[in-house]
Amino acid sequence: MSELSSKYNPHEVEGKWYQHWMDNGYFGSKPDPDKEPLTIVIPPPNVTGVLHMGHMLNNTIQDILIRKARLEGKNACWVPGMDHASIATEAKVVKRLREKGIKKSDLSRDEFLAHAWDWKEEYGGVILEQLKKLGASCDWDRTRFTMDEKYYESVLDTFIHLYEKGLIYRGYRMVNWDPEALTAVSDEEVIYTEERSKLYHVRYQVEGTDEYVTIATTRPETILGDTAICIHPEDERYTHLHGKRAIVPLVNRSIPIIQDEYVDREFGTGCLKVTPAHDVNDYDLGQKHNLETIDILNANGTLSEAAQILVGEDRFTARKKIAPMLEEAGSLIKTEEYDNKVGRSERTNSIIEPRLSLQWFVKMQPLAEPALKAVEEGEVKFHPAKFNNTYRHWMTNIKDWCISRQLWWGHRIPAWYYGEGEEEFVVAKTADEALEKARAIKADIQPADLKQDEDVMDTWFSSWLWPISVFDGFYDREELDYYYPTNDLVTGPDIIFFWVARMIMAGYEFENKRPFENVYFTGIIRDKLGRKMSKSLGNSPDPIDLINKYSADGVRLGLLMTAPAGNDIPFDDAICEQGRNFANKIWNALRLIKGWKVEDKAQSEDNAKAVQWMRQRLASELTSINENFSKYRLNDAAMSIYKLVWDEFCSWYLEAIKPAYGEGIDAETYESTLDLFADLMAILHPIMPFITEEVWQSLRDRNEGECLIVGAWPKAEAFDADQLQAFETTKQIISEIRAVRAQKNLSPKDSLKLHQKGEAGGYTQFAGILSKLANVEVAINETASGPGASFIVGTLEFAIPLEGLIDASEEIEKLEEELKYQEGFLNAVMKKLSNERFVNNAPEQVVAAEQKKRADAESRIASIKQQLATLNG
RNA sequence: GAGGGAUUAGCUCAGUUGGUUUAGAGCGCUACCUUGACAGGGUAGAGGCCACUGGUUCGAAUCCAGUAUUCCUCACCA
Repeated sequence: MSELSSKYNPHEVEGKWYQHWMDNGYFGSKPDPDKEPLTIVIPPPNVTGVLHMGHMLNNTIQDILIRKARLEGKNACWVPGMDHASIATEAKVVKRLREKGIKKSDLSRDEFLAHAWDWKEEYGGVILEQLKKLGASCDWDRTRFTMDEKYYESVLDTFIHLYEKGLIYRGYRMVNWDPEALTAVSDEEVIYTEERSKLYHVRYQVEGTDEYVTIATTRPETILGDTAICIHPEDERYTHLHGKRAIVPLVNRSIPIIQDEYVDREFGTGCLKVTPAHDVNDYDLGQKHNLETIDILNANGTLSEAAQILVGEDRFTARKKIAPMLEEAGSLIKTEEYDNKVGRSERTNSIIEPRLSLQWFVKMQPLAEPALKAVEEGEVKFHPAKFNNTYRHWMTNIKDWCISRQLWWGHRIPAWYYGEGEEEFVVAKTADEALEKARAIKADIQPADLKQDEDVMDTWFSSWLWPISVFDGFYDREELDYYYPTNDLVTGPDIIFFWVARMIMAGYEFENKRPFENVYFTGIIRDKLGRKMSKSLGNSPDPIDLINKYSADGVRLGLLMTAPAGNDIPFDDAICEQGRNFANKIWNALRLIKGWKVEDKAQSEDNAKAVQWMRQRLASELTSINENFSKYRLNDAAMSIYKLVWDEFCSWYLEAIKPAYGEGIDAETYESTLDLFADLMAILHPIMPFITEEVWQSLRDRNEGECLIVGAWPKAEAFDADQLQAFETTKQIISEIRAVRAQKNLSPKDSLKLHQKGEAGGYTQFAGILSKLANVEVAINETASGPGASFIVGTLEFAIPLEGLIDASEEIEKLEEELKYQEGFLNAVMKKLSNERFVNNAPEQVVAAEQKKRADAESRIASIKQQLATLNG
């Protein structure tokens, strides 16, 4: 025993077993028609990413599901990989080049991409290495990247497929423009936050009069692009302006005053300025009323020539400068503080400008229909189910998806222009194919006449194929037919629209099958104060530090215990401490058992009982653990296992069979104990893979290649509920006796006599264990002599004679308190029973139960009264 | 503005078609314990008018309505 330290040292153990598992190829999976697959595809982290707490949680959960399936004998396949993260990665590469003095604009597309790939090779994929520290049992040979050759091809093919089906189109639309990244982004990539800004009230002269109309705006620089003033047709204040024109301040342009019911008469002055180039609603108005569109902004957010003044100034500088100019011109009436929602780019955090541009879109409605149905009908199940509502709402209000990005890093749009017009293009996978297609339209096209679209696609246009393309599913049916549909997806609710919904759409569109059966939504990890973890707040612990401090097992258990599906987790290091402590507890149980001297002697009746009980206890708990797993209630499963090991196995079972000092244990009990311990380690293995493997290996001499990771999940045997209940009673009796000792200050070493009134209860089968753990001699149906302490467990009454140790007044006080409680209880029961309507209407067994409560309470009260009478002499 | 959750012990949460001896767990807290696996431990405790107000019912933490607080999603008016 001396070779095992009293503290568990996880560092060596974790590294050792991970390597061992890798060396033996236990994480790998190959299609095997004789085995049922259980497949999970990882939510691919950004190639630029580093591990954060969200990854820890969500990969722990995936690993648990995979390891459990592996133990159950399934063909467990967890596919890892990375996302090229178009906009995020391009931003990083651009920044790095800038640090080296290279401007993106000085590079050709190919030169830039070469730099980007260099960057990817050098820095990408750190996160996957970090996942190994966590114990993630991914099939690393399957690691995929969304820009791998085959994957890239599949993205182009699906684009072409959708285009040919009429679901992808190109058009001028108002899109969300990121002036920093210089690209369009989708609606989902815009984050709106409430921000304090200024509302400017500006007056416009009505042409040919001395009259003015006043409008309010938060973006005064857009005045330069105004092409109309709009009023409500029925607004009586402005009837006289119908058909008139107004003069735009500073630039003195004459614009029409139009009427439209869109205007809210109640808001502001009831007068609206219309800037079709820079606002979605204004754009619609412009279309409707056939207004001129003046785009006053350049792509980078500076004012263009069309603005006439402040040309070249940044939009925010212009905003600051234009206010005094308006004031000087006598046009600024007032400014006031104003809270409004401002949209910012998810990636660059710069303020989004609505911008009119030519982009590619996916028609979503036809794709959404089967995907919505799948969730509504339970073909795809969300855990927790509350996300069904969110999903339904989004799917039924879905808008077309802008998929083109003005970037270079990503999948280039396979459209080829052969003429000058915007409509003169063909969609094809390669230049050769494009040429062929173009020639079918215009016979004399030359290769040099073809120009490929400069844009790439939205990252999510490749991610939505993930469950198919990681198996090269568009080109190789063998793998796909075996692994697809996958089983579980584990992800955060923040990407339900970005990714989950779109994968479901892609699954039905391209495979006509769901991509996965279950979606487990994790919560968002917050700090102790409930704030989101963020780099700028510095409140996000480094997961690797945590693992170093508490062990991977400890962090896994800690995260899991406080993380029911879909609930946010206020993270505190202390929850990992609990995991670390648990590992130590297990370690010490191992030390205890391995330290026993095994003797060739017969198994005692009490040990046989203890073993029998523990087996059944394990079986009953395993039944509920299996159920919790199947319902994805992983935190409940974790808690069950925790208590099963700590309380039942360590505190009760091991204490019950523990040999007296200096003595050994019989071989039969010892062997049974090793088996029980091994089963417990198997059940815990998915959650704490490392220590369970270590303990399992140490319990017996294992053969070469024998490993818990590929061991067996225990069977949930039948159990006898009565016997389990009898042991629960035994525990309570022991607790009561210990409480008496604590109150009377009696040493556990002093043996006591325990009297039980009346007939023996079922607990007496454990009387030997009771004697041992409470250090008492049990006497049934034998009147206690003299004063003593007493207590009731269920309907059983017990007394411990304590001649000379008893303080009568103290005891009387205690009994009176108990009497008061029992009488109160009886009172409540009587109230029910004396209610005729209750007796007449309630089901028979409910009434019978109340009557039993009454009888029990009455007998207890009688007994207490009797004791009080004795004490009072 | 619309929709959807949530509200139970100091904290995080269970509580499964309304009835399991007047509500459970883990952590934290208090007292005692250098016992021979473990102080990263043991034993025993304290702690709740189940957000509020009504209603349905013989019976409500559980069902219904309203109020308050809070979170999420979507949509936004200058």
